[in-house]
Amino acid sequence: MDNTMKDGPDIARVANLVGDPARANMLTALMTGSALTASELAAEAGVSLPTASSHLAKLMDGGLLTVASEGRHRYYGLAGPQVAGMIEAIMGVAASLGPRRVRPGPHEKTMREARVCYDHLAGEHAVKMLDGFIAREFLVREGKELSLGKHGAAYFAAIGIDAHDTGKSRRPACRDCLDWSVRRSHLAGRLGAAILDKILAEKWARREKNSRVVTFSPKGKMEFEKTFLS
Amino acid sequence: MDNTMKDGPDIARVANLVGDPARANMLTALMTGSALTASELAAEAGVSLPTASSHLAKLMDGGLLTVASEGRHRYYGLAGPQVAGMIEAIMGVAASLGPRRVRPGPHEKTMREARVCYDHLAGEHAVKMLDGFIAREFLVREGKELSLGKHGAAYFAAIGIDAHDTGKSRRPACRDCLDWSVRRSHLAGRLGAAILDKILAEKWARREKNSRVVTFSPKGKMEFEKTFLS
DNA sequence: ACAATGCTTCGATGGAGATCGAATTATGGA
DNA sequence: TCCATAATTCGATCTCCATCGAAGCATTGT
Repeated sequence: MDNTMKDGPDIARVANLVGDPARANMLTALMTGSALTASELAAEAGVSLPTASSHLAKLMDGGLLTVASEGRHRYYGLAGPQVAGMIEAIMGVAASLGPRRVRPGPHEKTMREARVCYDHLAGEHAVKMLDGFIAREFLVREGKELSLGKHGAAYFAAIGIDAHDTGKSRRPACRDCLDWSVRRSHLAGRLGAAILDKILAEKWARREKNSRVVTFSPKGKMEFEKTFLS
Repeated sequence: MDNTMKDGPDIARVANLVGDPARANMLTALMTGSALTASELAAEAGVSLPTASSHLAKLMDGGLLTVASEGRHRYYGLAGPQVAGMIEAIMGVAASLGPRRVRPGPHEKTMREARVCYDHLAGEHAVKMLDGFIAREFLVREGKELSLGKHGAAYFAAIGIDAHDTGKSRRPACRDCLDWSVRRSHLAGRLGAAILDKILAEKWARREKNSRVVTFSPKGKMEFEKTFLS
């Protein structure tokens, strides 16, 4: 009755899962290796929570994701290295076909410099910032985790950020987040969010409407560098 | 205005191309490495010619295929090894998730034995047949091509198949076709088509309706073996 | 020149699924 | 116990696109 029977594994099924922009964004975000909650993935993908939940269910059903329930959070992660490898392969093809970007817009450049990644800052500025934090031992790497270094508490207190405000939440205080453009980590987690809050509150920069782009004012950029990079 | 901007290569675009069943079947068929015509791919995918043409245009536009116009045929092939690698990666994931087959139906087994591949026979029987032809020098391999061996003309004439009917057409007389299940070649091309015609005309086997499955009758199977394998 | 074959384009149709708001369930904290 | 937050389920809408028939173009062969 049903004609479309093919030999070979059901490649269309899995490719179709990756083929939706929202799901692709989620998977890309998970390529960092760390698991994310449904809310975070919804923000990453730029869709509402119900929509994200639906997509996550499909990805789970398709076997591309695993989930770990922890409290009232559900941490979704890639099902394994094989899945990650597949996504890298797809990325490779997409990149080599690459400059075929649909949006060659002005965003491309500005996004590289500074953009929002869920609730924290990403892009070149953010990468430099994290590098500086580690160089000055405000933060230290512990394997794939980040934690407060010996000079960290004093520093963050001095600039008005409570780095200890994090103990109760299950959300990690600091996470690193690898973005595709720079190939380097930047600071995520509660601390990263707090820093972005400060940047916006001080009006050193503003978010472009309906975009992830973060634009610094000339003066704001100086303040930012003085505060975080000097 | 448009919000869904993501960093990284446009993975969804290329995955979406592979995500359609018809296109996935085409790509799978092209994994043999040999280029196929639009008609052949339409048959492989189980769709009409216009539909196939539309898909091929999309795959071309997406950069996954190349095309070589040759006479009034257009031979479509994978754009390169990178694309093939990506498809293999997807196959790997799909297979490991594998026995999750949507159709666990009876087809699976019968398809392995004998099925139609465009216009010729595929499956275990077809593979054995080609093996026999080559062992008895009815056909010889020349690199990736097949051509008539020294005992071939007499043999095919004896069973009522004109193996020379092929000179004028540009379509290769014999091609080998690698199928996924058996991982071995079977006979395609004009000669392969003529043989399938004979099998059906003699009523040794019949095609299942709306399927690629070919079912041999008990007597027909004996005749088939006597004619082609003895 | 004319017919035949391979392929593409056009136009119309139908169905699948992505999306969101609202309601529901589950968990944690006061 | 009661509220707040995380996440899923439900229902409805709407857009996209796979599909095919018919017509159009291109190439080959007679």
